[in-house]
Amino acid sequence: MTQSTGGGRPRTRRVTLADVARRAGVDKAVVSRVVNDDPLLNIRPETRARVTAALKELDYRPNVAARSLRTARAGTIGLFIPDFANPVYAEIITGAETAAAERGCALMVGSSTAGGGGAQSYLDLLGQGRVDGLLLAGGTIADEEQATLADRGLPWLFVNRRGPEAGRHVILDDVLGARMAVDHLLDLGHRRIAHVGGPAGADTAHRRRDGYATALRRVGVEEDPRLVVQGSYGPEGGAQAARRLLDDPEPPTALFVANVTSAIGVLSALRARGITVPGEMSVIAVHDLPLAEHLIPPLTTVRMPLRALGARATRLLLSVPADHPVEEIVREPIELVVRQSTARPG
Amino acid sequence: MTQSTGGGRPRTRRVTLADVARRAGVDKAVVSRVVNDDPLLNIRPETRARVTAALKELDYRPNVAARSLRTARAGTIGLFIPDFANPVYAEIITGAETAAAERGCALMVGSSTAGGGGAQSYLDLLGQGRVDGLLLAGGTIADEEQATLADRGLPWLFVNRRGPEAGRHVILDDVLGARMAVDHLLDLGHRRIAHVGGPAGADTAHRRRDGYATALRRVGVEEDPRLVVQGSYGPEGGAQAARRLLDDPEPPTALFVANVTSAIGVLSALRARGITVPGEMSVIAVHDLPLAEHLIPPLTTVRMPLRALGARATRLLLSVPADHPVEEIVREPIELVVRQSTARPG
DNA sequence: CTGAAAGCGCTTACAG
DNA sequence: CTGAAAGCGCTTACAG
Repeated sequence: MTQSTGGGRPRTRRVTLADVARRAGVDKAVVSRVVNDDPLLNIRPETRARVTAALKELDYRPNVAARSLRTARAGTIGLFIPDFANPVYAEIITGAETAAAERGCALMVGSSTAGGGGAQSYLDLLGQGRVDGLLLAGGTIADEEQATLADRGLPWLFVNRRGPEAGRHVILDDVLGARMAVDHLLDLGHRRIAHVGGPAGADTAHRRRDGYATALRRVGVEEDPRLVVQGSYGPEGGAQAARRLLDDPEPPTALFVANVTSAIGVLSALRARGITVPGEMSVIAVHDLPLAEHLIPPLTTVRMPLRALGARATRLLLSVPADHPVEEIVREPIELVVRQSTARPG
Repeated sequence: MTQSTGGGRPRTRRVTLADVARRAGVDKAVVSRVVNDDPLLNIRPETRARVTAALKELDYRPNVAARSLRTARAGTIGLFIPDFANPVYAEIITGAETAAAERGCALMVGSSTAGGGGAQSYLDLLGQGRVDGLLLAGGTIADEEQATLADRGLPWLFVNRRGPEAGRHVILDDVLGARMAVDHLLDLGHRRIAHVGGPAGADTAHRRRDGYATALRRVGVEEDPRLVVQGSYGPEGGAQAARRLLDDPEPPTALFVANVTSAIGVLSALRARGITVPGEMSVIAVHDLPLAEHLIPPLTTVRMPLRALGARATRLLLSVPADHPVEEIVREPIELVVRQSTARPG
């Protein structure tokens, strides 16, 4: 039907199973089984050789639409992230891409904000059979949407956040990561340690704040509510939070920042106020990115296993039935990366 | 066939056109035409109402696999970027997502590096009919691969880079952007201006270097080859390049950096050497990101219309036949964003 | 104004 | 050991 493009140049017609079968002198069912490595196929070596040769000569590639229609599987999973500009998600994507490729699956990455569709768009993907499962990283999702997801009977998983209720998520040990950061400050001798937290709705922000509180409690330091300021996961929120903390009559000597992106703003705000780091203020943040080493001063961070998170989530999505609960904390090591933004209190 | 998931919970069977047709008491051909807004369809209002109602009641969603198989169109375009961690691409993605959604198209974003597949993976996408067209942003592609792309007769486009030969690309006016940056430094009175360039293979790096040379030539400043250093599009490459320039017996008074990410490293290297910005050295970079404002000092940049680039590329991909040449420079305004990293020479 | 039918390219039980 | 056939869910000329 479509022998040529609109532009006129003849398009090489798609090679189908039937073409290969004709060339190899077998039925297309045989070719299909060869292509899919059917273990039940008992084929004479010379026949297989003919098929393999024809496959190669014609450069056959299965039509995914036909295959999906027949098998009711798309061979694709979707990953939705709130923002492509946040490099933290880049690591998760990389992990997911690798794991999906291992399983012969394509990964479709989308952002929940852009594209106009918003929250509805990924539900559509599932409904249309475009993907076999959905990974939802960050962002927010209404209870109603979650119910719809469950109804469809297709697998989906929250990544790096817990859902409003049901247990289908895989997360990192943010409590531990936060504790490691605060412990580092405590070990250096700091006692008046403030927390530049994440945004109100974020599940990770909540858990990191928990870790902060736990670490202080363990050494008998009483938490001062004035020292906990809600920020955002961006530079601007970090800068605002830092300015607020500096206005305190009894300012802290160290800051535990919930996110490295936020720390960029924290450092710039401190600098604007003429406060030296780490001389007058120590700063540590969650997540290690390549740029952390090039901030001024080079930033001490806690490196979280983001890539492992993406990979693990993908594997669970592809292996655990849609109606089974999944509540996993990725246990890959969390690492303290000491650079030059932390020191003993002046 | 698949009435229940592996886990046992009954899955609500997919609603098909036949289901809707039965409920509305019409043929499925009619439903199909209603769903697709067939302008040739002449239908009695009450019939249409029945169909519309059935559609809604059953929450019908067309199966994309069946539709693709029938129409030989995937309704999806692919966008390949070299690295998800580079926020510059985030802007391009956002533009592409929006434009694709406008056309009722899904966007499949992938990275050419990860996933193991490498350069071959997007060729597979085309071959399998998974996408109707391909946007290739950055990265490198062999001549042979380009030939394969052309053979397939499917549309593809280089984004933000030109191909090895044939004219199928949409790019920004990097020459102008670079000239604007260097002109700003010249206007401030600088004459010994160095260039921290991009990586050797990058087409954008080449064009920005051209703009640098042109700007100098225009005011009669002779270019000193020692002041042009090849970097990378990352902090580390920027830091190395900056150190090299500082070792020059006759160091520059200003740096034009090919990329904002690279500039992060430049600023950190200058600081490590105790050189003040902008007091002893002015710094300006291409691309404006939110973090530019929070660098130390806040970085003067040239903002390029990256989002418009993504959108324009998507629209061209979907409208220009595969065998027509496309060579477009996006003409949206380029903007100089003056912050605190540039000043008159000390 | 609406319906019947063919067919897109696969996979998979089943027959021989 | 290999082939014939049915059918996944759509769309689209065509018939009436």
